[in-house]
Amino acid sequence: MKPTLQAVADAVGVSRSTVSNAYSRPDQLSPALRTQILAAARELGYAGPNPTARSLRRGFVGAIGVLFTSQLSYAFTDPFAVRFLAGVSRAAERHGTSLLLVPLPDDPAGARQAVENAAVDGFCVYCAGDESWALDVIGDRGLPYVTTAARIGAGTDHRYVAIDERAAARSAAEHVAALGHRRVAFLGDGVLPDAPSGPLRLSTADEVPHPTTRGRLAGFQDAFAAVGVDWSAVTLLTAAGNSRAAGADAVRDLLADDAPPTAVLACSDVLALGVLDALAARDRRTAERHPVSVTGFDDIPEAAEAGLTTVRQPAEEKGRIATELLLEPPADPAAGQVLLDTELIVRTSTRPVRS
Amino acid sequence: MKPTLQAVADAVGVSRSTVSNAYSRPDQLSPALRTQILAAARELGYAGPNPTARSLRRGFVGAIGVLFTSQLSYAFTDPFAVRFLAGVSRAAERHGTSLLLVPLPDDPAGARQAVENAAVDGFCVYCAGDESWALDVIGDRGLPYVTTAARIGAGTDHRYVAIDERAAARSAAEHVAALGHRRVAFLGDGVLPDAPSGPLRLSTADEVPHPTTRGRLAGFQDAFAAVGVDWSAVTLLTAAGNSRAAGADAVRDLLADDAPPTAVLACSDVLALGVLDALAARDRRTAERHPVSVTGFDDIPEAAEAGLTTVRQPAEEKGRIATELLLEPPADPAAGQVLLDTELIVRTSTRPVRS
DNA sequence: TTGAAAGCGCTACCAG
DNA sequence: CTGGTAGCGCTTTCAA
Repeated sequence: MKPTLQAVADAVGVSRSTVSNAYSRPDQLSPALRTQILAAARELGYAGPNPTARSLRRGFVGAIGVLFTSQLSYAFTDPFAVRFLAGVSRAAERHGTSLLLVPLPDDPAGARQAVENAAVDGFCVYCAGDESWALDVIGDRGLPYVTTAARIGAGTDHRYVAIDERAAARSAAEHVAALGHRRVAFLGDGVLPDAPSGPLRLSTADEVPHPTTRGRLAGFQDAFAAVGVDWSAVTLLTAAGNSRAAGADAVRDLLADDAPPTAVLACSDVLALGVLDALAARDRRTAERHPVSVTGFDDIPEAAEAGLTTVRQPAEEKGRIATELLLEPPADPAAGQVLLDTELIVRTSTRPVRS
Repeated sequence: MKPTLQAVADAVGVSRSTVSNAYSRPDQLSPALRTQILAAARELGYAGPNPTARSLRRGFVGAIGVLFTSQLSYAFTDPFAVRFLAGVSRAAERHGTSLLLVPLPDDPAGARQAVENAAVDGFCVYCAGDESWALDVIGDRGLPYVTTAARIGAGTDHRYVAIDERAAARSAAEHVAALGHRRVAFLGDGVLPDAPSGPLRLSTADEVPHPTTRGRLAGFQDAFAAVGVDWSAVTLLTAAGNSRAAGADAVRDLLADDAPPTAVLACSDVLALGVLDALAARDRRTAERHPVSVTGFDDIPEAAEAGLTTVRQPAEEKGRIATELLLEPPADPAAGQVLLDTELIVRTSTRPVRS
């Protein structure tokens, strides 16, 4: 139906190679012939070589896959993920590479297939949970990949761009501890896979499966342990998702206590903003009696407006560097393992504890 | 190097077809054989059929292209575009379809090529300027597409999901006019392609090339013409981009006038927020002497916090419906032309003009 | 239930 | 500068 390269060749009376050259290697034929071929193509309604056939032949696609372990549509809901994507797309557009966003079905077999079937030259994996299965599939396919977290047990050639989660979290916790807070709560998303929203008991941060959350909780713990606050004395909260509403839900009951914590340290800004929402929803008397300091993580744009004290990590740069690492692998493997700086941004959501 | 389906077939001692069936049509061979084949594949490090080869053979890719006429990385900067993408991805993930985000180079020939080379089954075109060239290319390729604006001159089978830009804009302008405002300014992004940021003269809205902006300006004009304000009496402003900063830049000089407009109607929330920024940056005396009402367009999340009066259009639904229209074309062509409702959201940024 | 044959549409090599 | 040849890796009738 649709004309093929062959049809154009026949129409002009040349061979397929020549038509192919007209498109892909203009220097391989006379300008006149090329013009003639292109004209015939337009005539026939031939819109250029079939991309799939070309990719098969060339063994190269011109697209990289972007993998979010969570729901794809969720990625567009999370400001941090969106800024990460902005960075990815900036690097991609500089390289003329397309981005294939691959939605992963909930069932593991389907998710595996989705990764197997993606026609791409490599993957940029946004780590948001357990993605090791995906990395295995990608490895089996012989494709390169870059992640946003160091993969434990991976070789020195594993490329990633990450932050020191633990140290970053510690910086926030030290700030809060220095303000005198001792009765505190840590809030993370999905701290344990199936735990319901709210308080949770854990004997150590090591039990947390999600590496990012684990690192951050451990960092919080480090700082408070250093000032004599035992792990058993902190309230550990888990939210049912990384959203403002989930953050608010997770702390609501705790805030109604007679002696609520004087500070809540959250594993993301989105959760922290939810805590602020819950705080703002209290009646005036309770609010005055029990001021609560809050810290977040990421420093998304909304954090500034809300006056949220948080740990800034460069979202867009993370995406951009990850993509560059994928598209132009550094000769030196060490240069493929990037640790980005973080910075504690102190705003108004943290205040000295009332003595 | 990488094992192929053939290698697996050889290893097991069956034909390629059988291995193929093991992956694509499990019901076509005995479970025992299938298990054996899959085991051999794992053994050899075969990660399943090559997606590109499969696509070529099947004539189907399993991905749709998403086209932004502007910079791809810009799309992640615009809250409205992000929410649109969220809707697109929601529909795509329900269909198990991937999303190919295609960056378009600045030069027309390169952009054309990018569209020609995208390995997809169809396109979802986010209209943000002049995309007719892209629609032509897509049409030549014989691929289906959906746009976010009615294409003038297209047949009745052209699928789109849009809003009535003019009527929507009129609703905002009528509200402002009803508040008594008569000395007003209209602010759009790139009203004329090469005009510098700031005031601009135009004899009619019809001269604006960008259809969305044209429609909105015409709507503003409709409402004010109805209350006796002539087009020549309104200040027309153009911004150098759809960003907060560009919006602020565009109005800054005008606000320093002795008799600035009492209201600014912007073509997007982002621009309107920039106007609010510029307004907030004035000294107290000027601000008190010259209050300025502002309206936006889209109702992005930030608009609510800023108290911006705006016209709401359902961003996510727009993306979702567009994608569904592409993925499951309605039998009735009329059902493929969707006009979404808009709603005027009155907040605090518009007040009666001081008499 | 299995296998042989016939391409999908294109590009790269190499000889002319 | 041009054209023939030989696949890229897979799926799909169709016949056995």
